Amino acid sequence: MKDKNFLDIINKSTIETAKSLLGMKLVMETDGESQILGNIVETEAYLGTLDSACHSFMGKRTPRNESMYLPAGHWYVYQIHGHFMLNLVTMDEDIPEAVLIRAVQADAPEHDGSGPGKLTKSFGITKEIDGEYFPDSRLTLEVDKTPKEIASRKRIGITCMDEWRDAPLGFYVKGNSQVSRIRKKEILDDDELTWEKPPFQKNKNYLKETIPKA
DNA sequence: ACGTAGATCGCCT
DNA sequence: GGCGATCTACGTA
Repeated sequence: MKDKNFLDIINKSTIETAKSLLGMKLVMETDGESQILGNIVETEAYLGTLDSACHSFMGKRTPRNESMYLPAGHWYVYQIHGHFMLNLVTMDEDIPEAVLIRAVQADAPEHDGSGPGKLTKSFGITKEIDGEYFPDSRLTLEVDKTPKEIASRKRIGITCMDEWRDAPLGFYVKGNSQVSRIRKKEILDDDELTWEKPPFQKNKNYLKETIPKA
């Protein structure tokens, strides 16, 4: 078990998991070295057999969505329009619910995590990890930051015509610039302002430096 | 700042 | 053979 907090991550309802994933760190292990990819800033909850926007609606089960039927903590990766989508399974075995990870605030400037297809391409995430249990996978999660404020909205790209289309099952870190399809007016000047842990906790002189002299 | 069209391809019918 | 849990470019205000 690589993450001692993993029970905190998977022992929740799907909506709780979608919210609690905000701020968590994505870490990729390559050639024995851990590389921090960034912090999750946007997720969507997909609520299983009752949810007409979910791949497992009405109990649909095919080789493509088989991983959704695994227990909480397994990765579900599928491809659409030539893009890989990264999801985390959230419930017990045979209860096919999952959270789509839609955007990440990347740690390195050469990476772009501002959309579900963009983040998998930028970080090199492929179907290779589909069905893996995240604590044992090359791609792992770690508890890190907490959002100052979580906002919700309807899910993006949903085409069903019933009440599930507009259900507020999309969650994001309010004000963060890396959230996909967000209005410019909602973005704060500095992404650090969107997290509970402000930068002065990292630098003891921050307050002295930023408070103007009388 | 919005909406829409076209690209594009693996998976399902 | 058709269809997306997308992305980009381009049209219109």
